[in-house]
Amino acid sequence: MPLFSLSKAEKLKSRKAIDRLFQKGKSFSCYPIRVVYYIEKPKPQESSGLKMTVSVPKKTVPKAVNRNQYKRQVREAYRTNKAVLKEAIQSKNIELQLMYIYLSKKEESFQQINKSIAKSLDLLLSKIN
RNA sequence: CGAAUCGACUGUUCUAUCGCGGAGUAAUCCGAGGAAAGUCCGGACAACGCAAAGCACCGCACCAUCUAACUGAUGGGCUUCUUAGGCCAAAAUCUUUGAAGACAGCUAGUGUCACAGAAAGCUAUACUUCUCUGACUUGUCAGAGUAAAGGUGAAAACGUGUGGUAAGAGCACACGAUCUUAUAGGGUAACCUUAAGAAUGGAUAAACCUUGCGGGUUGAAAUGCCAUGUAUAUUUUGAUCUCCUUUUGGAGGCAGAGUUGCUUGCUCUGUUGUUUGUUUAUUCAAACAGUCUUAAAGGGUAGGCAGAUUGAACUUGAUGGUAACGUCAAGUCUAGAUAAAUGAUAGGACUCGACAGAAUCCGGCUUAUAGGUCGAUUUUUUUA
RNA sequence: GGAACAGUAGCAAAGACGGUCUAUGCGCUGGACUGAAAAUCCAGAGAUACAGGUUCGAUACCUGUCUGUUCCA
Repeated sequence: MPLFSLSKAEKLKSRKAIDRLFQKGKSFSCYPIRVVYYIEKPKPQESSGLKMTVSVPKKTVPKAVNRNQYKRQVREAYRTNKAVLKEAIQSKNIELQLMYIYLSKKEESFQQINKSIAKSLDLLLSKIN
């Protein structure tokens, strides 16, 4: 699998898994992003190890165009930075499930989003270890 | 030339790298809008066995055409307002410019019309007037006539003028309005022209309602199939009857369900056994189980495929029609996701980019919209 | 995606189903009481979501926007 891709297999899709994520998962925030994560172990068969999804609340961002825009930017930033976690997950044989929630009510620059995503991934790495 | 308003059309773009959804073995190709929005109308499509009748309910409402259909569009008619002109004492009628109209029926019935006013609706009423008659205290009273003038109100019992009269009044006449009737003429029709007549009988139907026409209900969270999984379990309401017959069948009744909110009709499901007591008798009764069914409280799944994108489709040309739109020919395949696909970085171009993101699909309407192009109207200044 | 309903002072919440503008409570402003304040009493201001239409007259009737709530596997 290429290093900088983000295909369907790496997205969290099941409704049950998302329900479990919110019930059992832990969370922290680094503005303008809030991260909810859950460590599933041992890793299920045919899993890539990392699963993520993005959410932008309809209450804070009322227009669909803007919601799509923010989701794409978060996804893009995650795609470019996620290589940090790859090794740790494969060595420990776990599946990490992530939910990113966009908190800000107005538009943030891509540099800002990129920075906070990188920071959150560093934090996650330290928590796994 | 500038400005304003209205209408129609359009709705940034190029290169490289990394990445996303779909098709394909692969190379590669395709990948949001004019409104994708609001869900306001109309269809297609699907399910409810058929979609039956009546009532209720809802919608529409000048006419014709277009259309799959429409609360849509096009053309026409009428009414109202408006521009200019003509006539004139003035209004209306007439010609003309532009705009608007939920534009069937208050001359079918019922209701309502606050305050003010004499009176707010049927052939009314008389506050201040006006006129006549009578009385006398000579400017008041009584009786009668009248509704023109005043006053009230959003609205006052056809409008304006003339005659008439004691004073007045459609009482009469002229012009006009409204309605009814006649069909004489024109028009597919709405309607227009014409003739005759009159109990001139406000406003309101976006008040109830009446008339005509239309509508079965529910919407892709519809619906069909496959897979996984649980509880063929628990409590509870009711039915389990009669006749015919060779039968596992038929007819009726009963219980329940469905069909549209109700009724009728129609359709479907169940109506089967065992045991005990009793009796001349599978005669009667009871209990239990089974089947169908009502309700309660629970348990499980929430994955995949179809529906789903080739269509009342789009482009170009020809052609019929005033137009909406139709017909013919040739060519094209143009998102199809399912926690849901279009982004980031770097570098350019220009007028420096508005409103805004498909979710079954079409035809409209409504609302949002920077800039640009074209057309129409109004108007300022300058020149001739 | 589809459907139903609502919007009245700063907040809550009535009546009025077309008649000239509306009760009440909490809150706000001013005054009285007090040495000062609280409580109490008196007085006052302030509203029919927005835009258009029907009507003599609309909070109510009709149409279109905006906002909010609820329901449907």
